[in-house]
Amino acid sequence: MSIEFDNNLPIYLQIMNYIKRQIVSGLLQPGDKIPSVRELAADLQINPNTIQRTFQELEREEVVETKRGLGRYVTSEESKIMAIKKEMAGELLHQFIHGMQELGFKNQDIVTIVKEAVAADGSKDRKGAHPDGHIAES
Amino acid sequence: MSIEFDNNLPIYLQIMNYIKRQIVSGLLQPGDKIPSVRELAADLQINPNTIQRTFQELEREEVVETKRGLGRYVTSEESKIMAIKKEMAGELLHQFIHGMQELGFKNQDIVTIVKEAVAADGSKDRKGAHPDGHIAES
DNA sequence: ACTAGTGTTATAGTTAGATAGTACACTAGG
DNA sequence: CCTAGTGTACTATCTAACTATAACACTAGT
Repeated sequence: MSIEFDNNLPIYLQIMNYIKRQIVSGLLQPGDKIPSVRELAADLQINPNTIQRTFQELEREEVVETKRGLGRYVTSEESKIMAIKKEMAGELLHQFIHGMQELGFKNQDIVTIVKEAVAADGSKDRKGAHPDGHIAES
Repeated sequence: MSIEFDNNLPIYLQIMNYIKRQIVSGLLQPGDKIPSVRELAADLQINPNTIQRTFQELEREEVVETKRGLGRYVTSEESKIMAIKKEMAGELLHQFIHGMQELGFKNQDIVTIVKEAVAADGSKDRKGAHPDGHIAES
């Protein structure tokens, strides 16, 4: 497990998104145990306090549940997970479209650019694209 | 002129992107004078040192040129501007597509989602894309 | 020369994020 | 009871970003 960190964004936020992506994409299923504070800290070479903050925020967003002394687990409320997925996708979409418009691209240009990018990336469009086969579709 | 700042990203980077967007979209033309350090600082309610850092970075990227005692001006090398535009668009595109893939969307889904978003936003697709020459901030 | 407007530099202080290290509290299993 | 593994809490220190304030240097116009 490893993450490419962007120096311009707080680490704890990047790890939050990393975990959320794993949940939303199905790599982590509802009820699954997530790594412990110390384990993930050692894994990512990050201070345990930073991981602790990450998990506290995830708990605040009701993405994970804590059982003291036992560990943390992915929420079992799938509706919550779907909501998070929608929220993250909506955010990505908005940032992209709005950003492209600000650069001066017209909506038709944007569609064309996405089509071309996807066409040039065809290999990832085949079935069985994900090794674990756990991509929840909407 | 005003910007909604995102607390999770350094202000000087956000202002950099703001200026670059204005240049790339044509709101600021090659050779145009850009606001002075003090003027923009007062305008955005930001410390002049922060603006100075913003402009120094823009200069380092050869987006603006400095004439000491006179002010700063948008580079007159249009090829440089086109390069920046391509770079910024490429970054937006990559973040979007890669991000959506990480959320579990397949390439076809992504195209569909963009098409739908654009369709629901038709008013901005008409010709004469820059009505007043105003590019909204976010 | 003077002035206004510009870029430039410097010092000091504040805050958020991250680190290092330690200690305490809870739970399951032997 | 004891231990290993878990979450939690606290203090101290460091750094980047930002602020506040001041001073200096250059240029054009008068």
